[in-house]
Amino acid sequence: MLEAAIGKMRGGGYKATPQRTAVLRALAEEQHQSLEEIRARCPGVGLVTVYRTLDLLGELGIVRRLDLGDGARYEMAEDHHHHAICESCGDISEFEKCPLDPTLLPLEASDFEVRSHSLEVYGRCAACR
Amino acid sequence: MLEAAIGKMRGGGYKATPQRTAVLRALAEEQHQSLEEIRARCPGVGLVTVYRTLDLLGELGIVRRLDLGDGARYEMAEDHHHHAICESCGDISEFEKCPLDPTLLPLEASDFEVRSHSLEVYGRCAACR
DNA sequence: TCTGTAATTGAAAGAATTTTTCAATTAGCG
DNA sequence: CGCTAATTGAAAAATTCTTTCAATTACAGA
Ligand SMILES: [Mn+2]
Ligand SMILES: [Mn+2]
Ligand SMILES: [Zn+2]
Ligand SMILES: [Zn+2]
Repeated sequence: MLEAAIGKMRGGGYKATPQRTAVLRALAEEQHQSLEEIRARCPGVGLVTVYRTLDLLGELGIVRRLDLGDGARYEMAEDHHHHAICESCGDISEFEKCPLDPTLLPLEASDFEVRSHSLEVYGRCAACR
Repeated sequence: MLEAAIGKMRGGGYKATPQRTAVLRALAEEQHQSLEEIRARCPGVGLVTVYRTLDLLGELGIVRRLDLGDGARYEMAEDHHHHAICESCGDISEFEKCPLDPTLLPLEASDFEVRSHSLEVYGRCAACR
């Protein structure tokens, strides 16, 4: 799966440097990490390089940046999924089944071309109840 | 409508200062403003006071903070609604009809208590097509 | 209406986060 | 290998938000 991402980088004309692959490996270890969490997993890679790599991976569609309540978080952009955020402990869990009813989307009527969507559910997780 | 908000502030034991009502008036003029847009509508109110007022109004449930792609934006927290963001011109439009199918929410099963949700739709607006 | 006081304000300093710059290094092609 | 354009990262700058604290003020009670 890292191979695929590295291939995409090379295919885009970008070099597969040790720094870039280190950031990729860090991202593969856990979803929804903050910048500092990512950095902790690839010490030795400069701050600026981490930012630039995240940008690059974002443009390549490999990584997605999340803006949930607290600061920026990053995740490997795998299958379409959504997030359930616990307002008590901050835990972020994922779910794949998309509860959006496309026939209810009132936007097509108003000539808005829907390309994508993002849905976040807030509440309390099992552990916090 | 501003009266209602001012009443809520007084009711919460907070003073209705000219600065706070100026920020409220600024917010009432347009939805989804950035901090600097709000500030431009109430010159004379200090930066710190604007931040603090937005916090206060947020706690009172009068104002909501949005984290769409570009920086923080603020809106009067009126009825439940969602956002359609044009990826071309950045325009943010609202729609009230909620296309969420509650029976599809796979979270109850996993003991997650859903309190609220946020849904954003990205694409191209009528003008940009 | 006046006063006392706790709440509020805002200038300044500080913290946190992200971006720009640019000289030195290096991946990968030939 | 050797070349060169791409990449890196330390330092400085920009941006955004928070803390501090002395001065001001809203408003409850007299
Ligand atoms: Mn996720
Ligand atoms: Mn809105
Ligand atoms: Zn929890
Ligand atoms: Zn548009």
